[in-house]
Amino acid sequence: MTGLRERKKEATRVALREAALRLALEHGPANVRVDDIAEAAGVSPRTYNNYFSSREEAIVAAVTADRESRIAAAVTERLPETRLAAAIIDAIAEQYTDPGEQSRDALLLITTNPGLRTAFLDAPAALEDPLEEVIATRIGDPQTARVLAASVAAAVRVALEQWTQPAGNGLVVVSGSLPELVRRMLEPLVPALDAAEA
Amino acid sequence: MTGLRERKKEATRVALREAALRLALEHGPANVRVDDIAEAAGVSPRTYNNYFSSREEAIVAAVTADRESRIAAAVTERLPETRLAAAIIDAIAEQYTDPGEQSRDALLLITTNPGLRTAFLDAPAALEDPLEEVIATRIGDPQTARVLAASVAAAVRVALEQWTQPAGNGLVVVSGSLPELVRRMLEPLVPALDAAEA
DNA sequence: CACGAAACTTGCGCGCGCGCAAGTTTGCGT
DNA sequence: ACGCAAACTTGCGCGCGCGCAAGTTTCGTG
Repeated sequence: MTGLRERKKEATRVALREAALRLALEHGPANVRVDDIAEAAGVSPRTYNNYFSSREEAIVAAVTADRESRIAAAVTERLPETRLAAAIIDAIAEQYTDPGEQSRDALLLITTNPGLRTAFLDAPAALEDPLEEVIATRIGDPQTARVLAASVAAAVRVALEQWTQPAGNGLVVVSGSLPELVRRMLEPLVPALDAAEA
Repeated sequence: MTGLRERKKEATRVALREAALRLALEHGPANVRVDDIAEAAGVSPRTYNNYFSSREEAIVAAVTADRESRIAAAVTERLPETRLAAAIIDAIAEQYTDPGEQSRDALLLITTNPGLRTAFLDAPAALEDPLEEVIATRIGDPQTARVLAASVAAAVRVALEQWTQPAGNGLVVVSGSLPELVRRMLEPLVPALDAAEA
């Protein structure tokens, strides 16, 4: 049951992040103040900061939505019938499949602007808590669960880092699709996940 | 050979962080503005932000010094004759042994104040780059090295988190010395490090 | 030694993040 | 239906973070 309170709250959250993305695409990220976003969403600037703790956060939230919580749900879903490592890797890779379409130019915007890129790379940190919980249900020790969850989140961040970098240096370009990149970066952690599960 | 330039730079860096810590201990962290720190160190407030990117950073730097780079050095030192996992764990645990004495009250200050605590927990992120480099010399794939370095840094952060929390909840208290806690948190990653080395 | 490039410092100004206290809205029990 | 408590919004003010451009110091080179 969702009360009026929660519905309104979610509405302004959505309004804020969509306004943020639209304005950033129209005028460029540098030319958008939080006052503009707040005004476009019909709330006070102060309220903006009750929802998002930085100017960039709303913009990346528009493209990220609530991916982190969906990942946790996806892991829980496959857990009963799968090994821990496979469940985690598949679930994460799935949630990072290209939604393509409208978010293409948004992602270009993010990878271009340094501030947005940083906010984008910080997003997977939100994986830690839900992942810890779901890992803890599988293995005994909650402390081990915490470490593994943090490591998985870190690996995802590294994957996004690589994917974001246009290379440009003199070394090998990673390229490939994001889901495959995520899988490759999570691979080194498989032995640790297996060992914890045994 | 160290030029005058670098010596001066290091001098003001030290002056800033020591002033920051002293003032924070004297008046409480909330009652210290960066203007105060800058003035006490004899530089302009603007210069402060050329050295530290937040008000808290200087304070934790006073107690952390350059622990991260020393860790990297310590790992390199034992690498030839030891397995990767052991080298990393021993080196990190060593660098987190209690320097006791004067930094006792400083650490209490940090764990008390939420802002300082956050800055303190962010510190091990600086491990990633040097660790990646040293791991990459041991194993082939630089991407795997990156992931493992990030995971180790994450595990260290988790250890500091636990150590910082006064528990207070209803669950098991971790307690024990910090080096032992660090070892325990790094243990789950050993299989991953072993597998990468093989 | 002289001098030009490079590194570093500093004042200025703008926008952000957030604590606080007052006002407004929603929810819930009676 | 009423009213109170809890949740949420908002204006205000302070300090911070940082880009920019001008001034100052250090470094290498002829």
